[in-house]
Amino acid sequence: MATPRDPVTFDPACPSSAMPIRIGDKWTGMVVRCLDGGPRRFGELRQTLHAVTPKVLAETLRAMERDGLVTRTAYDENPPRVEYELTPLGRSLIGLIDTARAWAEDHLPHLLAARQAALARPCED
Amino acid sequence: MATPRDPVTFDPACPSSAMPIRIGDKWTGMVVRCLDGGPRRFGELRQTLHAVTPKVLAETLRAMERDGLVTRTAYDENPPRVEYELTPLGRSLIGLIDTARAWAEDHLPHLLAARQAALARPCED
DNA sequence: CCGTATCCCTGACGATACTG
DNA sequence: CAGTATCGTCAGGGATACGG
Repeated sequence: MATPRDPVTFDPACPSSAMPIRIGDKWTGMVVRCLDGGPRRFGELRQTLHAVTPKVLAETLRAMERDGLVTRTAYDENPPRVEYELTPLGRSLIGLIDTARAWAEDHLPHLLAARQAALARPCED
Repeated sequence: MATPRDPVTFDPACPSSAMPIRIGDKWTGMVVRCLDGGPRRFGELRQTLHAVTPKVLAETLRAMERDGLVTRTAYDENPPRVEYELTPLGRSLIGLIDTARAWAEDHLPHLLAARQAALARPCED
């Protein structure tokens, strides 16, 4: 799991996908964490969330804008430049995400082990 | 949103469905909260979660059992009796759920208002 | 009472290609 | 650069009915 301000990109194959907690849709939580460090451009978000297609990222951002979690600012330049930034409401999710991350660090390995054990033991002798 | 030990049934139409946080699948969080008060039978869970079909509840419980969140105990009686109980791992989610509930009380109305405003203003003058 | 079996529908998600 | 358009897939979830 990448940490908030890591230059490291988010890995969609990371075990956090097994998290029993979801913030909004699949990418919402990661977008919040990307934007925690300040405003970001569409392309920057895409690079950080390297597995997300532009369509899905656009959908995610539009939904977040609708819910008042981010603001979208388009600068009338050429080439075009658009920046997304967390609103106070969006920032209010950070604490919750941190709590979820703390839970994951403490308990996710336990859950994963239980799941693995269940897979290895579908037919007990 | 019903409180954990309310005799009140969970209302699937309650605004918590708009929560940007999900614990596992749709019903997992509610099951955890139902079981917080102690072991419950399949039928008791169904009554509390009055909108869930037996198929979906069974799926949810099997997934939770696989992940080590609940234990299933079948008593060899007639009529049959089966009880579900939280494991320590399952109980560890309660704190996270409470945190999410606290976020909801503080911020969900805000989010809902933003969403409503966005609906009312798709075409600004 | 405690589930399972079927069927179906919708919405999330992704691949690919194209545009202002 | 910042998206949109189109198409397809797949799993979650529900209705209904039946079984041990």
